[in-house]
Amino acid sequence: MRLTPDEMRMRFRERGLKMTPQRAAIYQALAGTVSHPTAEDLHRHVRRQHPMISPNTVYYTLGVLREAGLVHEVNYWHDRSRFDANITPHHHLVCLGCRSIQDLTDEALDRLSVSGRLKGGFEVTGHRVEFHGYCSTCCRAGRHLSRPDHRRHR
Amino acid sequence: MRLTPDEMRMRFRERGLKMTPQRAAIYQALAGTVSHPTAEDLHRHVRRQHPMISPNTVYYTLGVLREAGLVHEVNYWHDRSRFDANITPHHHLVCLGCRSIQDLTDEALDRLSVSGRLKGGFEVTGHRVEFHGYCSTCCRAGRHLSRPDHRRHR
DNA sequence: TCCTTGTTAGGATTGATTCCTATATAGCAC
DNA sequence: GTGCTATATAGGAATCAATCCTAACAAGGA
Ligand SMILES: [Mn+2]
Ligand SMILES: [Mn+2]
Ligand SMILES: [Zn+2]
Ligand SMILES: [Zn+2]
Repeated sequence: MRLTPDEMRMRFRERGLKMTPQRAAIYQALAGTVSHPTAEDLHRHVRRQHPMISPNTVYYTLGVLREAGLVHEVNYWHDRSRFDANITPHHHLVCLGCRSIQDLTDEALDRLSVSGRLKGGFEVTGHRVEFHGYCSTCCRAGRHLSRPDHRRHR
Repeated sequence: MRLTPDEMRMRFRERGLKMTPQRAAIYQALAGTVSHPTAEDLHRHVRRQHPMISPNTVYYTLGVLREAGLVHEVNYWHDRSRFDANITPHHHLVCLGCRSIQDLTDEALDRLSVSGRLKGGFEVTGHRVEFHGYCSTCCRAGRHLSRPDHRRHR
């Protein structure tokens, strides 16, 4: 969802982050989509308002936002990182056909835990469930009938 | 676990894969560990028996095994892919301290499903749960007390 | 308004992975 | 076993997302 300038200013301030036009644009762009874009996607989008912004600034800013806990990085595919401004607990539907990632909010999944102490001293701090399959678009295109394409896509 | 030559031969044959000493060594190495090694780890290991084996062969072979469904690729960290010869349904404990990945077998987690049709036509073919936290070694080292280090490690 | 410190742009660099290709060899048919 | 063909291997070159480096800049606090 779209953030007001004040809301954004507050989120940055309470984490001790400087506010700059580039940062605001990057964070706003990420908060305004549900598509889990790549750094390159964000650069392309933000460039419309800031034609001189460098890819480097996008990478650097995403790193800062990630370390501040304002964005999450998701790595379902090896080729490149994708980002998510939705930091509430949620899970993902990952399409094997088109590589899209959809949010899935499900209270029951949020409450999962490891059964017993079988985990041998591992201290759990969080978890995430990833469902793979085919999105409605790919189903319609018949891509769910063929074997998933495991080739790389650099 | 360790595979007999016959067992391995059979797994390759029934998927129409040629059997070569390099392939056998790579697959054996992967099947014989629970550590989810990288391609480079496997190359280093296999090189003891096949000093001339190239990294390229390891990458190529892992791709072939993956496409044949004999190994899985896991991408919890963006820096590099890690591989898994355990293709039975299971989940993972991912340590934020040392980046180790442990298997977690749990029947209840295997039975998860998406509640209702909220998923908007998404056809689920599988799922995996990833628990993050700190392994016993990292806990003892006190690494679970500091904030997780989100910096990259290229 | 001034200062300090973190940010930006852009160029160089890194490094895991992929591409290319000549040679070698597994698996199959005879 | 011999020969044939398709595929595998080695090694060198190339790719490209991401990081490093650095000089100029600009928030935000004093
Ligand atoms: Mn999400
Ligand atoms: Mn595993
Ligand atoms: Zn799709
Ligand atoms: Zn650990």
